[in-house]
Amino acid sequence: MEETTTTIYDVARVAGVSMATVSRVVNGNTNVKEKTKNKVLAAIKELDYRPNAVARGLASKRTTTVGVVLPTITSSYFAGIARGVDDIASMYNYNVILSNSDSDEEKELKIIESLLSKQVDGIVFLGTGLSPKVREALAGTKTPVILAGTIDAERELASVNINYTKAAYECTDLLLKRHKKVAYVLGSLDDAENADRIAGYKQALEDNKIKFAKNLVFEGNYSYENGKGLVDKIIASKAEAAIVASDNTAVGLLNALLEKGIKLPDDFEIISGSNSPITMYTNPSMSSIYQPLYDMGAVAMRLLTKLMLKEEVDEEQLILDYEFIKRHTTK
Amino acid sequence: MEETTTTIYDVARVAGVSMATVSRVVNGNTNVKEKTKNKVLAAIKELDYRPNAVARGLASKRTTTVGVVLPTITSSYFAGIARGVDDIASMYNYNVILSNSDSDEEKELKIIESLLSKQVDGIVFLGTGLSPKVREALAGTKTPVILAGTIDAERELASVNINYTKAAYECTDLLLKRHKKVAYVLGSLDDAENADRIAGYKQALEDNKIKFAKNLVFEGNYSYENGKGLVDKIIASKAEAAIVASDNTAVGLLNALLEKGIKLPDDFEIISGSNSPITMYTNPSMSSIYQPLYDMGAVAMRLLTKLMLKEEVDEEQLILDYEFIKRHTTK
DNA sequence: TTGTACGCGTTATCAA
DNA sequence: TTGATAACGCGTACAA
Repeated sequence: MEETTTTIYDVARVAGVSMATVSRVVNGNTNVKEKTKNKVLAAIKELDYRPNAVARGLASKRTTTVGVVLPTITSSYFAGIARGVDDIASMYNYNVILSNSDSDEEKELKIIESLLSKQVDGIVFLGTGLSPKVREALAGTKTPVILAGTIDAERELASVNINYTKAAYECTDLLLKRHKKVAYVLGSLDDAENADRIAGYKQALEDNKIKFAKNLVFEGNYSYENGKGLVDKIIASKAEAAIVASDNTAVGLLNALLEKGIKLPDDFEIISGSNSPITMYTNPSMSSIYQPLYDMGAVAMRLLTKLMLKEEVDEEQLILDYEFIKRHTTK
Repeated sequence: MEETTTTIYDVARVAGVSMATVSRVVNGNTNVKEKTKNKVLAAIKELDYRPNAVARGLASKRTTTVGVVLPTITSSYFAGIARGVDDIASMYNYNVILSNSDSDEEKELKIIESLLSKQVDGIVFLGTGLSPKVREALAGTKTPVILAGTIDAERELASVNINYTKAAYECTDLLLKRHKKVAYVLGSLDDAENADRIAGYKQALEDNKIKFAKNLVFEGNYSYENGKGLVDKIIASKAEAAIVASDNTAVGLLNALLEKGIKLPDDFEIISGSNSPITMYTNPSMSSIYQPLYDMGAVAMRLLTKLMLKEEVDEEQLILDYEFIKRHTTK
């Protein structure tokens, strides 16, 4: 029961050395005689001494804390990335300050401000899109920053992503082998990530000599309800298949189609965008693009450690491999 | 582009006042003349000054940071609670250090140690069970601690939960109206939460004059695969219905039953334990106990703010209401 | 190999 | 209403 905080001075006194020596022992400095070291260690144990990371942070200007800002941790997509970040962070002895932004620009800015005032050593930013203001806030600091699962249209900030354009191309191409009308359901086209997707979609259309039809592109909000509500429009569009960026939306659409008596994959095909667990649980199970969420987070955090330690980094724009997982909403 | 950090001294110099005055303005102390205040504010804006929270933390012994330790953020259950915590935390201007423990005792202890060294003002602990050592680590600190969705068998640590015993009783009772053999699938019985569940289960059996059968209780690990793998044993047990604490496990069981050609709810009934989104997405959709995850987190964090500010608290063991949501895996 | 002394950027106490 | 000045607990030259 720690009545009053025990400091490095208390340890020094008990061990009969100076506080500098205690500091050396605590920080693993090798220039300490074995015998002295043991005395210090004993004193530390006896007093149940625990270094004060705040004081340490002030003196060393390093907090061993990184900030993670993301739309919401309740999304399996962002949670997957966050988990990867945290594992690598803790491996390198960093703590993670996690903050939910709801993709709200003001919240994002406020969080970034707060993280910087807490003197985090680095920031991992996940968003649905990257507004100019947020981009500026992120780019205008000395604190290392890395985007994960988030595209910087300027391609300047360090980032870890998959190639959304290529993935969209591949899915579209696959479905165009069997259908003329393939719908694409995604988030706001203002977000670079979705712009990339549409670029791949259009390229595939072109390569398959099919004209782009605007009414086959559906901008949404990634929610289950979004998918449910889309079913009539999808049917009206005469689409025979759909690529749906959000798994939740895909499941909503799937269930709504099933309710209408439309059979998958015979009457309609769906490919969803991020292979979260629910894609396996649906009936029929959902064909999906597997994004290595955990790895994206892990790689991002690993890269961030290098940036924080000012190590040489040859490439700051990392692209990880995705994979098409065939299940039962495609033939 | 902040070349060198600008401190409170810089602001004082530019504003032509002492640093003490700047500190007062920054901290909203009212004893500052309006005119002086404006000068300071102008200087702050001009220099783009941002208070250093680390220095502030050292001087004030408050970090406005709380720690959250949970098994894994990729679980929608814990993510739901964590989201509630974060919202209230940010409302009260706290940041949240989030750490995944994988329910591993050693990791839990290490995280707690790390949080304490970071001088967090409080800790929210979520676990699957609470080991004696962890309990001791939590109880033996002056830092306020609160459990969320986690039972302290000693009923001493502050906590926010639902009444698992009552919920289990209600579900069991409901199913016993139609069946003689009701299975219960949950996590380790060593965890207080599951002990509570079984207590309710047994009470309901007793009230319905049905003998407890050990082979109807299945201890598992909350995973989807757990549910899938259980199907043969469940069938062998002759159970006609099951209560499944974990939604993932419930869905696994559901899908495995469907594959065997067993129809729900006609041939078998299931009630799952935490009403995560997937319970709505399955086919048939899953009847479930709704646990107010977000509220549990929010209430826990609210209570924690009171503990941290040493406000009067009349009750530290909070119980929130759950709800039975009838969908299509029960009649 | 060890110790002294200063600085990190605030808060807070005490005078003025 | 304002200003000096002493903590806060530690890292780290620099000296010994």
